[in-house]
Amino acid sequence: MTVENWLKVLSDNGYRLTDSRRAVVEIVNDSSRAMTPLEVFDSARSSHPELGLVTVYRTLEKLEELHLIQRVHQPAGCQAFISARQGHQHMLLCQRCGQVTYFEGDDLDNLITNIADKTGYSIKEHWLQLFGLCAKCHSSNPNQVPGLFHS
Amino acid sequence: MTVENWLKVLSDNGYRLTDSRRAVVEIVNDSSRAMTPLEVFDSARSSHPELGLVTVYRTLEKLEELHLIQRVHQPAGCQAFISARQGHQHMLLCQRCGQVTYFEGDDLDNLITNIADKTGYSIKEHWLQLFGLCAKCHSSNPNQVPGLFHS
DNA sequence: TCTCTATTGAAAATCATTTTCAATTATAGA
DNA sequence: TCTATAATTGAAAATGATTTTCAATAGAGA
Ligand SMILES: [Mn+2]
Ligand SMILES: [Mn+2]
Ligand SMILES: [Zn+2]
Ligand SMILES: [Zn+2]
Repeated sequence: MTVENWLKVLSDNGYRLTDSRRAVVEIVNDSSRAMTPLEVFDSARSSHPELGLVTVYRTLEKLEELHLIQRVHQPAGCQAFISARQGHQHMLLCQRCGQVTYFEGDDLDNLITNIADKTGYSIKEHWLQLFGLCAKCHSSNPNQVPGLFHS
Repeated sequence: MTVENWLKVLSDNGYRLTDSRRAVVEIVNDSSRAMTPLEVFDSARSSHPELGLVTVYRTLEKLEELHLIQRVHQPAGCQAFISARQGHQHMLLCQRCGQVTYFEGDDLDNLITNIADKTGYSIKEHWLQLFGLCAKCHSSNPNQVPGLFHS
């Protein structure tokens, strides 16, 4: 989804298009890493110095509500957001550079049926996330201890 | 693991056994739901009224460090802790009552190999969590909208 | 252009968590 | 058992993140 798509969704849902929102949308839409509100703020201020952190929070809230972005849970914290994909998707996160790569084609049906049988639960949803090193980070220094995450 | 086991681990690691710690350990060890520091505090105070919330935070911190408990990530928040299992385990959470059930025997090797090939990532870890209704909650009212979680 | 109301950023408020600190207490050793 | 000592405690203060308040501003439809 492009910046223009996001702006159209905001507009179609009755939200006004302002410079502040455009600045936030441009940064978040473009990022392949999950960003915290403060990171978005710092980055967006280079093109829009009068932007307030409060507006970043408010814009991220709306983008999340419209399913344009989603919160990313990581060992080091769960405040960061990344551009969302449509439908059921999972992500793969680089423990060194933070790069997020979506993948599909997970086949958990057997696993889920088994667990449902064993436990008696009726299973409605699942979360699957993979962590590792992206090709670039892996080749640059495969043994370095990751710095982005604890534990 | 019993309360006594946990206390022994604390003691073996040079931590003193105090009434405050015992109160926290008893509550958390016994719970089959993930509990926030405030929930632990409220619950532990019935048997130990002079307990401070700070001590709950400090005790949970030590229990986590010793791998006796682990943080649980949920759509509604990521501040709750539950008794941990040894080794690689995953959990299944009831969206109505919060009950946590561990399961093993996930077979993600094929999936992970596929994704590694497709993406070029070197995959080190994974998170898998299932959400649904436990047998009890499902039979009592299978269609009710879950109240514990948002989104 | 004009009007109306959503949106803005600053400041204040709130909420969760951490730090500080002086008093207390668990525990190792005498 | 008694003592010395350092770990631990809870209250209060500090911090940090997020939310609310509010008066000024500015999109967007008429
Ligand atoms: Mn899936
Ligand atoms: Mn697994
Ligand atoms: Zn990387
Ligand atoms: Zn249940």
